[in-house]
Amino acid sequence: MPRTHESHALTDLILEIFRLNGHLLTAGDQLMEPLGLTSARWQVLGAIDLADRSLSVAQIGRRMGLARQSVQRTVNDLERLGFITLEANPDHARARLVVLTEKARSALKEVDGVQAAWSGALAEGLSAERLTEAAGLLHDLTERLTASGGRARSASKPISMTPKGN
Amino acid sequence: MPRTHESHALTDLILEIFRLNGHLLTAGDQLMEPLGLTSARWQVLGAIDLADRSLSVAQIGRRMGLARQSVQRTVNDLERLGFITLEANPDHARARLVVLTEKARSALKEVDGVQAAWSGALAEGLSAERLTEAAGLLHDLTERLTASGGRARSASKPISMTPKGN
DNA sequence: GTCATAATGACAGTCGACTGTCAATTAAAC
DNA sequence: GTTTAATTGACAGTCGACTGTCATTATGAC
Repeated sequence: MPRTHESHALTDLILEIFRLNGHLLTAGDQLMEPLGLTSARWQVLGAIDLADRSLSVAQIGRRMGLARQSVQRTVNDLERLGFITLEANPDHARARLVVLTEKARSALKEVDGVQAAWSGALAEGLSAERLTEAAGLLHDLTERLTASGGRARSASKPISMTPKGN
Repeated sequence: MPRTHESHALTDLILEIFRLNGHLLTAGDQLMEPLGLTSARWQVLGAIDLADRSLSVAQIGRRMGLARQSVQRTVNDLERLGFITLEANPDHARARLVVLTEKARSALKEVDGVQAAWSGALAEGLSAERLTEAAGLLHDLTERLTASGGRARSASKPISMTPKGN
């Protein structure tokens, strides 16, 4: 199988994705470090906030495309840090509900402002059209991968950005 | 700070990057699972192969943009699995050289063929121009992030693709 | 040549993802 | 109403990245 032009271009693109992904993760962590949050922790809080009600660990996992075991670990950390409490679930004796504390709500508000400023600065001077076109291409690639392939290790590795927007 | 159009478009793009990154990692791992390799292991072998000589653990780390401790861990695994041997380094009493075994060389050859077929199939029907344009945009974003920001968690998370090409 | 500094491997520990397994619980089938 | 299947939390273990620290070894300055 000879390498086509497209194949080469795709390989380059993939390398850029890996590189940028790493930098974005780092940037996200730095953005909320002062608040005592990490990307993973923030994602969990965001999922609950977005749902507008309390959720069980397994529900959060499904919404985020993660294994429930991964979420469990993060939830344990968040409870220890006072961002959430675990309350009785009338619908399920074992599956307690993860509830945001006031500390979590104010942290989320804080992050939202910081993230808006950050993404605005990073996007400055770039045309919305180019950004959208690139996003569309990546979306296509994801579809091709998931269509032919099997389940992914993680449905998404979304981190820092947009707890609500999406 | 009001959210601009660009800011929104960027946020969408970022989410696509996280998603696709996860899928690509999975695909890469699946691609070389039959050979007993993982993305991280393959990367280390690829770095040595590309250098065309034996390298110390720290040298590999620098070339891959990883902490030498991460490489050390992988190298230990690779030695246990018979993909590499650690040989005396005339230039440094402690820093032994990581040397590829025949097993590693044949595995690398195998992966190269499989990866070519895989990326060819994934790229089919996509224009090289679109791919290149997107790669350029991501490259710009990486530059903006690294210019203003500090060091990244990992200079690159390259995995599966192109041990040699690059 | 000696001495301070940098590089190196090794070790311990953190973080975030995963898989697999188990017992308890809920829900569904019959 | 029982029995079976699916869901759930908890626990143990793997993998890949990170940081920090230590003693050893090279290297450079003087």
